[in-house]
Amino acid sequence: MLSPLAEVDVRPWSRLLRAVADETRLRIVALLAEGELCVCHVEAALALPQPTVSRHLGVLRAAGVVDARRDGTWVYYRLAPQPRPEVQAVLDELVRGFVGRRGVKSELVRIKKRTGPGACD
Amino acid sequence: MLSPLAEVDVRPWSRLLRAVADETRLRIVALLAEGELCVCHVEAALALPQPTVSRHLGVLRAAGVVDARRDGTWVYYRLAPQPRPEVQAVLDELVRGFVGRRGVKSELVRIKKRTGPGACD
DNA sequence: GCACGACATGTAGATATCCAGATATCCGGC
DNA sequence: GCCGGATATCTGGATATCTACATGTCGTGC
Repeated sequence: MLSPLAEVDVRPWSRLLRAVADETRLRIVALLAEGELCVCHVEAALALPQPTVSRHLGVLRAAGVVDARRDGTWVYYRLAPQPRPEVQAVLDELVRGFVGRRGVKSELVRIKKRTGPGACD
Repeated sequence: MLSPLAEVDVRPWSRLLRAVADETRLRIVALLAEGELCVCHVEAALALPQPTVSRHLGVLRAAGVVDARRDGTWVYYRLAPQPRPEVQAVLDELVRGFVGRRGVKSELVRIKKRTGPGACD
């Protein structure tokens, strides 16, 4: 026996939680809770430079929190369904803490409108 | 309007998630899910030096994840009830991901036994 | 009041993370 | 094949985090 509690592998949980613990990435999760968005939408919503958004999305994707779908020039991101139900439950509760609070949905609609339907410029 | 999504304050969530995202602190949460423990128990369970354990417990306490109760020489820690139900729900689901998995409970009992009932030496 | 044990805190070094700017890749249209 | 827009990756520097060791504090018993 190397170390007590070795049989409970917390590393996957740590990876997941570290991925969503960042403030910017939490905002991204809150946005994607309303539906899929392409990078430029997130960029506009958060008012951050594109490489920064892309990097954060990359971290979330590496952690399995989001999925990416390519549509021509654009890449659409959405919350990824979790294979492990315990993980899904945690993310569900986390998202529930954001969704329904005033601001998120309307702000998203506004940004989508401002940037045009299905496009980014 | 300073920044979109400003009305959704993710900072408290970020603080909470950063606190529990660390592997060692996740292990501590898993331990405390079974009941309160004093520092020396956690120290023995995780096989880490005392200052390290104390520091991690301090981080968890600062984030409101755990409460501390002093009993003579010993300080007992336990998972803190969360005033905000959304936060409680997330932590509940997180803990549920650990509890019931083989090893945690029996390991805890073993450590408590080995260190004696109510004492640490 | 002194000594000892349990716990907390200060300090320093190694490591990881975040951000901004420049650059690279990938795709669609010509 | 070339160009332009959308996205990804590389680079550097600033900042935060983790750990270990030493030291400080608090409470108990003599």
